[in-house]
Amino acid sequence: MARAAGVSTAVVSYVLNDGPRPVAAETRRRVLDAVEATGYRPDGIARALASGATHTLGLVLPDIANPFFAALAHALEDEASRHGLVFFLGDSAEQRARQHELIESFVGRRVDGLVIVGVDEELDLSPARRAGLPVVVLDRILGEPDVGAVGIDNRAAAALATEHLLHHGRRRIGLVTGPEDLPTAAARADGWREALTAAGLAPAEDLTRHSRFDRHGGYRAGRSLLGVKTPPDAVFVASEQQAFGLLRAAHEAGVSIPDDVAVVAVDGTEAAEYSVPSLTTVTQRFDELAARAIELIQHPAAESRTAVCNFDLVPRRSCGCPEPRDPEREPTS
Amino acid sequence: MARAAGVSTAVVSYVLNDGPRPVAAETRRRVLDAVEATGYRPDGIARALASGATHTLGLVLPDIANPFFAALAHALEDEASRHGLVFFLGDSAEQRARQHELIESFVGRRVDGLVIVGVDEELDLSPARRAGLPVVVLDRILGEPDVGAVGIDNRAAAALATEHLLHHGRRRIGLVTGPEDLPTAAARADGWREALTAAGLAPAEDLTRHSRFDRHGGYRAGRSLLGVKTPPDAVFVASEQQAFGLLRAAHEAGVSIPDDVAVVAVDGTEAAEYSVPSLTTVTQRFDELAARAIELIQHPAAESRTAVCNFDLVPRRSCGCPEPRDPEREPTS
DNA sequence: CTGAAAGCGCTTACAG
DNA sequence: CTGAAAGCGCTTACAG
Repeated sequence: MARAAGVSTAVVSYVLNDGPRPVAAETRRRVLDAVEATGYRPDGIARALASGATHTLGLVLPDIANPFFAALAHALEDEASRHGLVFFLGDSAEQRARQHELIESFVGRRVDGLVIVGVDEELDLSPARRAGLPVVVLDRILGEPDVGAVGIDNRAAAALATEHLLHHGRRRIGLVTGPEDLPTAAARADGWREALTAAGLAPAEDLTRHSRFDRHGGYRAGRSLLGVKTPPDAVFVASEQQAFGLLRAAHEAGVSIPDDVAVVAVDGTEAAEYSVPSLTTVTQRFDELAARAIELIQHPAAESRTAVCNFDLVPRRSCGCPEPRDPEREPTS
Repeated sequence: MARAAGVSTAVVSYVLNDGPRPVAAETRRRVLDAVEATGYRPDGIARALASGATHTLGLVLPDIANPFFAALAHALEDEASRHGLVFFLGDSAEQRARQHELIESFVGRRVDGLVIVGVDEELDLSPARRAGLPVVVLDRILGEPDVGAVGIDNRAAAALATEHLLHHGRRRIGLVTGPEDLPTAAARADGWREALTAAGLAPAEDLTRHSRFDRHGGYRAGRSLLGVKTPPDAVFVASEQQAFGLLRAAHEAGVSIPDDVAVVAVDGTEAAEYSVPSLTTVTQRFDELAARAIELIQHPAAESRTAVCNFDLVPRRSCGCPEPRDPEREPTS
């Protein structure tokens, strides 16, 4: 390539990278023409080795097939692409050992940073720390020092969801949340308690269920919760996937949602608009989560290592609100 | 590191890679000890530059937030990890331009191969071809020469689904499939026609709808199809996501599934078990698709460049079969 | 069995 | 403004 343009490789580099040295317009032309003519593409690996930056990030998720994480991945990929970054996809399959392998693998591949949703509170970041890599933990905020954290105020989100159930006149409000050892699950449970207490009600601890943050977990919890002698008249469900499982359990048990039991969940992927009944959710802003995550990776020295993102209550049918007539969905016949 | 062990870098390399030269047991010990002591991890980038292999693949999907593609990504990541490979995540957002950028980006990063689900039939693989990279096209099989292709027999899968509807005594069977220019959508439509014709029925072309392969597409198609003067008594839906949209449209229109209209779809993610009613699907075997894809990447010179995978009819409620009593789901109380 | 050295394809001070 | 050269951290023939 350099010879094709009759210049040194240094100049080719200067032209293609716009620096760090200036290049005469005439020379630049010649290089660009030669690039065009030869179809030359710089080798990203050599570039990475020489420059020290791979422009690559590692993404570690408990399960990419979980629609919530898939939505997160979608938003992250989109945001990363705006910055010329690309993600390695890591699916830890909810396993600590696999998660650790992924982190080591990504560090070994010299990523510029790591974005992680940990499988539980035991997150060993030592390989990243040794390499001096910026790390951002998503969704499940952990107490690690000098690690970026991006998420919503889980307690507030859960309280908002529970208050909405209260506004619908429900008083016997149950709880389905995630595993006890997950801070996110605990925080959402706390929000439920807080809203009830603020309303002068005693949280019915016999109406609480812990299960995995997936459909099957919600299904099991739903069967159990709806089968008690005096069932709840509403349930706050800590994740959308669990809520879908609970919807199914209710259907099988002949329990009508929302007539018998009103439901509000947290998360908010597109699927919530299409379930039967449609699911009222406190929706996380995936774009915002992604933007903050990339920001913290690129500016690890930022004043604050923590970004608390916004959320929105999106009323649909499962809480007792009318089925939304989405103008985009409704044919304007 | 080499100095820590008192050997040359060559020997360190031989030990860590088990070759290509033998190393004395005693020397090996010393190297391994030094690795342990210093916490040395080889630089993957330097290794890649020197060896020519990055052990990295590129994955290009139309939308990772679509549960079908997410399930595919999950299976691919799992299979890749067994081979010491890791995927770059590329989300083309259903856009040709973005798709092309991703392919160029991955080729520039010197991936060892590319796995792609194209957004449409216009798939420009020239950057990969120039680099001599093996490419596997998934799901939407295209007519490219010397490109690997992995998928199911779409016509047969659609015919199987339609036959099941016929077995339930349905005769007025509609069709919802994907965009006309997608071969996958066309093949599944052909299977529907074939099954009807084989049963001595004339495919009702006024009962066919084309829409995007997502929930909203299925919703629109469902509204339109269920709103005709003489609605169908069954619908074959070419994708699970569209089927969820149609389920919702039916619910809004007061049409009972399966009593008024029976539904069978193709794809089969876990979500089909939990919808209300549960969705009968012709399920693709994601593990098999993933295994064949990685195989074709690693052995591009294989006798056959095409792998046709198996599928299974999984009867659930939407076709009129009884709601499955899943032993894993059913508490054995 | 092991070491010295070239080479992978770039980037980046250093001279000029 | 441009070229010659070192260097990024490995792998791999080549000698010995």
